[in-house]
Amino acid sequence: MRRDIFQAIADPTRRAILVLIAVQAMTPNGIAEHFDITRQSISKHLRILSECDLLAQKQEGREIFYELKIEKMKEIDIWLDQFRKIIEERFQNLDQLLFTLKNKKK
Amino acid sequence: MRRDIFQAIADPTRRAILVLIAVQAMTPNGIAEHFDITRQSISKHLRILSECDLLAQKQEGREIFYELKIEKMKEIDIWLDQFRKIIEERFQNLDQLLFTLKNKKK
DNA sequence: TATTTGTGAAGCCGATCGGTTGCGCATGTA
DNA sequence: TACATGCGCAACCGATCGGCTTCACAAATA
Repeated sequence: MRRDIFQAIADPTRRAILVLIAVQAMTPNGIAEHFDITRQSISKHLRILSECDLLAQKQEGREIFYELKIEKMKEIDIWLDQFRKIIEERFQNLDQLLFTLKNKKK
Repeated sequence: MRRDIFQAIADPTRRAILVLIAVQAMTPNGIAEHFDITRQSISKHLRILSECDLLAQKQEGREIFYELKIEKMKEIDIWLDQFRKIIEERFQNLDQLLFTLKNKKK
C-alpha cells in the first residue's frame, strides 16, 4: 500500500491530529480525548501517518508519545511552488504588457 | 458527498491534472492524452475537481476547456501557515535561549 | 501475585474510490 | 441528411477507507 503525505492530509481527522501533535508530543489516549472516535481509530490514523514518515515517537513506560516531524510539511509547500511560479510568471507578463501599453500611449 | 481541496489533491492523477490545467485551459480529450486512463475517468476527476470549485470552464462548440482557478491553491497554503507559525515560535524560543546562555557566560 | 492501564493488531462492515464499459446527446462535417 | 466527434452520465466492480469491536500483551499498580 503506497502512501504519501497528500493522502495523509486528505482526512479531516488526520489533519486535526497533525495540528495537535505539531505543538507537542501526545499519547494516543491523549489525542483521542479531543475526538469523538475510539482510541483504536486514532491509533489507526497514527499508523497511517507513521507510514508516511510524518511522526516521531518516544516510548515512556507503557505510554507512547507521538509528535509531528513538522519539517515534513515542506513537501506540500514544495508542491505548491509550481503554482506560485505560474502566478509569478503571469504577474511578470502582465507587468510587461502594462509597460508596453504605457509606452505606446506616449 | 462532502468534498474539499485536500481530498481533491489526494489522488496523484488529479494532482497531475491540476498542474496541466494550471498553465492553460484544456479539453478532457486533450488532458486524457497525457494519461493511460480513459477519457471518462478524466472526466470523473474533472467533476470532482469542479465540485471543489477548483475549475473554470468555457464551452467552445462541442469542446469544453477546463482551467484551474489557481488562486484556490491558497487554501492549502493557509492551512500550512499554522505549521510555519509553530516553526517560527520555536525559532524565537531558541534564539531567546541562546541569548540567555550567552549572558550567563559573561 | 492479581488487576488495571496503555497500546497495537486483526477482523468486520458499510461507504467511497478510481477505474471500466456502454450509453445518450449535442455539435460539427461529408 | 447521414455520420463522426466530444462530451457527460449511469452502472458496474474490485480495492481501499474509516469507523467499530475484540483480543493479546507489556507495564504500572494494588
